Amino acid sequence: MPISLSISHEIADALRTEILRGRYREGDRIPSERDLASKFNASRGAVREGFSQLEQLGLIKILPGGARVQAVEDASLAVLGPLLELDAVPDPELVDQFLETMGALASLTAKSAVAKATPPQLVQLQTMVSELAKDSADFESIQPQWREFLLQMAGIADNLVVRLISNDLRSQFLEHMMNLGIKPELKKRSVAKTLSAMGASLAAGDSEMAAAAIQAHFDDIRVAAMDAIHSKLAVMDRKAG
Amino acid sequence: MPISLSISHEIADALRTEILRGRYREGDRIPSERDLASKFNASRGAVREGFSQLEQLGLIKILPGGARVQAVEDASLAVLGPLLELDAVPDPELVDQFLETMGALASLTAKSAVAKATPPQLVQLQTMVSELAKDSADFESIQPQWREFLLQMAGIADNLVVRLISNDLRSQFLEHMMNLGIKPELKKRSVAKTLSAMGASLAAGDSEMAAAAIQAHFDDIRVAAMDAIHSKLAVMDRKAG
DNA sequence: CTACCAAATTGGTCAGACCAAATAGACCTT
DNA sequence: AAGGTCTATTTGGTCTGACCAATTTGGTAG
Repeated sequence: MPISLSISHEIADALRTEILRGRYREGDRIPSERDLASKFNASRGAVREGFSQLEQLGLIKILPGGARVQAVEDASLAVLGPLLELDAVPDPELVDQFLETMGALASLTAKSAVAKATPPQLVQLQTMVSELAKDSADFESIQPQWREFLLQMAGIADNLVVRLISNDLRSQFLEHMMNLGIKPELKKRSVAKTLSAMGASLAAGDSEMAAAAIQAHFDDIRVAAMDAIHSKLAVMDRKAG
Repeated sequence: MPISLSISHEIADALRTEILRGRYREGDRIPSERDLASKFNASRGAVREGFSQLEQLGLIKILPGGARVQAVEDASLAVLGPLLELDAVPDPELVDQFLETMGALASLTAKSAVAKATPPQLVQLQTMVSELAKDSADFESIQPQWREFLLQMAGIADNLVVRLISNDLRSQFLEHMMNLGIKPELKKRSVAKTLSAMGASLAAGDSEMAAAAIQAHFDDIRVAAMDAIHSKLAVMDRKAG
């Protein structure tokens, strides 16, 4: 978290936020480089670099005559992070979609991992599951272990496409949620059930079962996250009202 | 396919290719802006804009003292396209991973779509399935209809996260495959089976079944695509040898 | 109202300059 | 010889001001 961004990044941030907030409509022309330069008390070069970033995000299309805004739906995945940070509390629906998607990818990862794992790798995964089952105290404290477990499976599955997607999603999303203090609380019984199923699938080398187990786990998280966000929203409403 | 890219884009392309080809290792410093400027017969500004793009891709990290190369695995999803275009024929494993991932997302989309669809929407989807089943002549000719069908479901599912991911994947991948003339040939029986299952799931409003049907469809595509690529590779080997 | 043409606007690029941070290398100390 | 320190160099970040080509705009003629 750099304290001082470069001017070009600042400009890009400001414009990005404006665009995502709907300040401009699709196809609209944003102010010229020269105008923005004077507005931000910067040089044209700095503005251009900012533009360059936004173009890479798929938020604008630069062409002679003016840079035009593109629809958020047609942008790059990298806009997700900024999109979530627009408001103090992220849009619940977006969070739900995120977790739904993350679940599908994690499920796929589990399936591939179990299918491709060597016997010793399977044993290692089983060990990790056991560890997780041991002190299933609260969700947050063993979060690192869960993460480790998922990473381990990702390493075995070795799917670059999923990894790249996860890079964007994770860095832009999970950390943001953590910062907000939104911590979903899972029911111990659900977690225990998931772990049990996961252990069984590992023992049997059943990739489909593993996929289902991880899927179920993320479904649990979705429900819990929705609870957490809505209560967060309720708290903020109370303060505001 | 623009005939003449701007210089800054050309520079970005050239550097991107070099990095993806492994010309530099992770952590390496790439030549300074001034050096590259003279090498490309361009101004520093142009090089900077190119750098800006690469930084957004997550391929380099710009900081005082020099720009350093980052690992491809930690880059943004947007590098997938360039990664595939490195060679005349894309890496089969990467293609497989791509389709595997795309299948998981499409499957999720189908599940959500069926779960969220209104009765008239379900009817419309069923109609589209019937149309697909009619002239299941060859895969390529009805490709647009399939695309339409998937888009329709995506519209109903209305998952922005999946959509953004698909934007990157589709634009960078499918068109590229098409250009290469790699067309997977599906067996009619498989397709018919998929469509039948899909129709049944729509009739019953069974989202899980729909998900499974789409999953199966993509698995078919994966197998066919692998055949297509390997035969393509064989042809090229013959020419080369 | 349309078609067309010229002026103003806009992005793309270049050159040269200054600053602050980081690096590298000479130098000194131990 | 090893380690630490200080300085000169390199590097990225930014600014100014300029020129070109393509687009947009607005007015004018039909």
